[in-house]
Amino acid sequence: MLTPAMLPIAASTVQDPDVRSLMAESQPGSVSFYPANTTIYGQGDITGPLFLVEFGTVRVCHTSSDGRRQIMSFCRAGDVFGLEIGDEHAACAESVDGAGIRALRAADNAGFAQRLLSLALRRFAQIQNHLLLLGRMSANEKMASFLLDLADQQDSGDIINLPMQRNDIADYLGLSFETVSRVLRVFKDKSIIRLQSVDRIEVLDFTALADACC
Amino acid sequence: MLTPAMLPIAASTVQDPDVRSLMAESQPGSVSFYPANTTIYGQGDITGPLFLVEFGTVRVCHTSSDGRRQIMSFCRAGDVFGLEIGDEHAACAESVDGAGIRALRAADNAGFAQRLLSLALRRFAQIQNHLLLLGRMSANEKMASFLLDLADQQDSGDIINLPMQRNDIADYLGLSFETVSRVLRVFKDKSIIRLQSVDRIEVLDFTALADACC
DNA sequence: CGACCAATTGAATTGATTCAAGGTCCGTGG
DNA sequence: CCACGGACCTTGAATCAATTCAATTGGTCG
Repeated sequence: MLTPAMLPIAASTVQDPDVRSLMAESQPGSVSFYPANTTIYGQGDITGPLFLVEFGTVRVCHTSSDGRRQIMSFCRAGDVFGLEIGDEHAACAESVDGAGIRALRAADNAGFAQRLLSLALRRFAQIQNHLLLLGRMSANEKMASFLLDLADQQDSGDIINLPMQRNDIADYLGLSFETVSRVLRVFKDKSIIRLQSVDRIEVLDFTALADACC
Repeated sequence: MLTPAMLPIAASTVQDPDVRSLMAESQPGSVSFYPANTTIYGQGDITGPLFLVEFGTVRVCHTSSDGRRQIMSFCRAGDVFGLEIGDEHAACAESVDGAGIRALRAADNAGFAQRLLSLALRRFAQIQNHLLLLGRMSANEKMASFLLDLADQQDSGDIINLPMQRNDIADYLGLSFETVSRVLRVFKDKSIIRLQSVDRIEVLDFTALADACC
């Protein structure tokens, strides 16, 4: 496993106004590169700075004592993670693919809390949907919902990239990885999607996907 | 269904420092009483003030278009709810039993955001555990975890009060209400708990409960 | 090419749900 | 005071969705 290499400071591509002003007030460090499956911080680690994803994907997950894992969220370029209460991280963060991460030192001024609150509330809304997904959806619905989310985020037409592997998807959706595979097959058989490759899906029928969603 | 009746302003019993200072800065209204199963705000309603539970229990839930319901949290005395992003509530809030609720007008000063952030982050940690519960636990584990939570909150020795009915528990844990009933029976048969009445449980063996938990 | 890891697929199993039938509790009205 | 109705809870039996276990295929890297 490689050590994260420091990359020179580059102009960030982040668009979100909340995040931009967060950066403006937090003396952002340079971007460090985390190769696939490297830990950014671990469960139980001392709480540190915030992190901003510049490129790549990060998974934030919580593992129970007996090894069961629940992925709370996948963070993509522009997402901020690492904000937690208390002095220990309750979750861990790992790069999924190669990811470029910038650390943001928390400032102590008033506007900063406002900005953080705004971000926290946004995450909140996402998490609430995730609760509904985990608690009340079937495997097919979970998967459809996940794919639509990705398609929406990536905004690359009919093509969805899956930077994470089946196991990660499973732990995100509360399924087994075999089930993830099977559901994809079902969608394929119904001509809703086409598996261009393991990590690349073409959506043939968004309507059907939305119907399968709930 | 009764209209909420206004009760005279009474000294709040809230302990939490964050909440107390929140109150100090937000001209709290008087306590209104919401009889069992009355709506405090509905899904899609315009976002309004924050709410503080003075007594009783409130459920915050999200219902999907086809009627499936996921209860996000039960709020008890001292809990604040109603904080959401955007101008529409994504969730609804209803009293479970009779509940006394105080509205808190959000102030625009700096400290306020700080306090809200602190509360939001706390909820965050809870929700993360709930994600793990919904996504990765068996029915028995969910129930054990729920009971331990209640016992911990209520701090009334071996006795746990269940202000909510089976259906609510089910929608909180992502189960069917029949399963809730059955799991309680399993615990009873194992002499882990005793059902003093429908809404009153005596814990006979905390260790076994903790073991069943995960 | 072989080794290794990920993904797929099949078969058997199981945990939880659904459907259906009582049972309990409580308030209301005769 | 007791009978009745309704809401909630419990329990059983059948079903089903998803998991587990196992075998195979596919892709990647040295």
